[in-house]
Amino acid sequence: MVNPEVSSRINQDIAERKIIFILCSCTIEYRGRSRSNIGLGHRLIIIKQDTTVLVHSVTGFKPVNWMNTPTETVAEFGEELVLYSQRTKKPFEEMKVNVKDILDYRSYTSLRDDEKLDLTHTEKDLQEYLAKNPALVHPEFRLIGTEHQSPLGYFDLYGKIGEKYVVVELKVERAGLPAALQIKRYKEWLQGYIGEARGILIAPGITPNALALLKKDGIEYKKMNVEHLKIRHRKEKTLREWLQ
Amino acid sequence: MVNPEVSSRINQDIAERKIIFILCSCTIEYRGRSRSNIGLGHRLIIIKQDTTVLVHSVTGFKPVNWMNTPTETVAEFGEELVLYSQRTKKPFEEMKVNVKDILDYRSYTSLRDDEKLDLTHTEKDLQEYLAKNPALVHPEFRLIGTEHQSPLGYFDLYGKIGEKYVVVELKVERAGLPAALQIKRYKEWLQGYIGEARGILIAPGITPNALALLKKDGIEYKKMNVEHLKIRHRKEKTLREWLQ
DNA sequence: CATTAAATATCGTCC
DNA sequence: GGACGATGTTTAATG
Repeated sequence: MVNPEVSSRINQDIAERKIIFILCSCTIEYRGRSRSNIGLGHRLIIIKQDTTVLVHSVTGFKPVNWMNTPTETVAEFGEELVLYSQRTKKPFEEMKVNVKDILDYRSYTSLRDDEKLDLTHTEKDLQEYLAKNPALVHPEFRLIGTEHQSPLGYFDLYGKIGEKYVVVELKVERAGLPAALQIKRYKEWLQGYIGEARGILIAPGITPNALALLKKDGIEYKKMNVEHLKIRHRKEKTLREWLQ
Repeated sequence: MVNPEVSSRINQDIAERKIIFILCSCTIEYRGRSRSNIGLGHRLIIIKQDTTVLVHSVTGFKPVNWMNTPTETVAEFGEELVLYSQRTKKPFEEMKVNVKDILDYRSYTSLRDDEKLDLTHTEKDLQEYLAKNPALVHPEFRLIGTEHQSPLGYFDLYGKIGEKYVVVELKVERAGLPAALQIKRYKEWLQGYIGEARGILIAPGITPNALALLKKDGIEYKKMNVEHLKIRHRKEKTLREWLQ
């Protein structure tokens, strides 16, 4: 059963922008970009400082339901405790959590996390690295630009080999059909726009279907793994540059 | 400071597949598909029954770091408490959480959630609905099949209007350039394969660029919003069918 | 503010 | 188990 004292405390805690953890059994209804229902089960509700609401089940990476910031959440205590959340900007979304039983309720005022995640070895890092080391793309590759805009999208790398223009598409994971179709489009557009052109797909791996499509269209595939490249964490890099 | 008693208890709780919540300040290192570091801040660590590990900060939808199932996590208590997680299948991934201070530690044995999320008004629902109501696509549309396979991907709906073959692409959100290029490719392939063909893009909205591209290629756009369709929750539907 | 594309994407489904 | 595409994707960058 839900303790009435707890339920009255929730709205206070929400108003004070406390971070709130509620371990409970509940049912959930959602309606917005799609609709969902789920029956009774044990879940952890987290209301974060930025109004994000997460409802996590006992397994899985994704919350079973959630509301993104900015959201307004209110607790109502009638027959049972109900948490009602509504998105305060478009698109309209709402979530109702019917709480049957609270196993644990906790709220905190002064939790702080001012650190930013320093993430590297992403596609952006690979792009920057190859822009600085164009010979890794091809011994004769001369860079013209990165994120070069075309009507069909952005070329990761753009340059020349001899007299031919070259578009390069990068993937840090195994390339599939979508990546192959992307570079195919780019190369076709480039050929229509500028004459003969080359396309190079760089990835640590490729699916058979994707490779077949590249072969058919004369697009080159080059195996490269971002993991092995000497990319420093940005913070280290900043620090080193600062110290010089 | 970290209580040594707590740290010795963690491995026991992990071994017993308890669900574990640790509210703490910590730093985190991750290395695997990419790499990341983050400095000291307050975070909630969740170790779920399926070995999923989530580390949530005080804001945001996404965990600041995480490990997907299947993962093996061990707690080591040296100078400080360290949680080390390693993925037990490919790709290799590892995460180290250096815990400085535990604000709350909780573990539970008997939390259960056997319910499945009943999600509707997705693209799949729209596809099924239009397969049953082909006249909504076009008054004379006759369905041949759904998820019809081509070398370039799957056609959401495939059929005929008069003597012409028709490929239909569905989006439940506003269609952009990628969606327009997708239906364009499909129509082009169909024309090369079978002769004259039509393409129809169905979506609740479309970006100007995408619409321009469709016009240029003679592809039709039909505005439709899955929200307004009479799609029942699957559970209701099953129940009704069961009762008949 | 809208558009665009990456993501440690995750997740389900189909082959 | 691999491949493929949707996702209530979320998030960040960019014009």
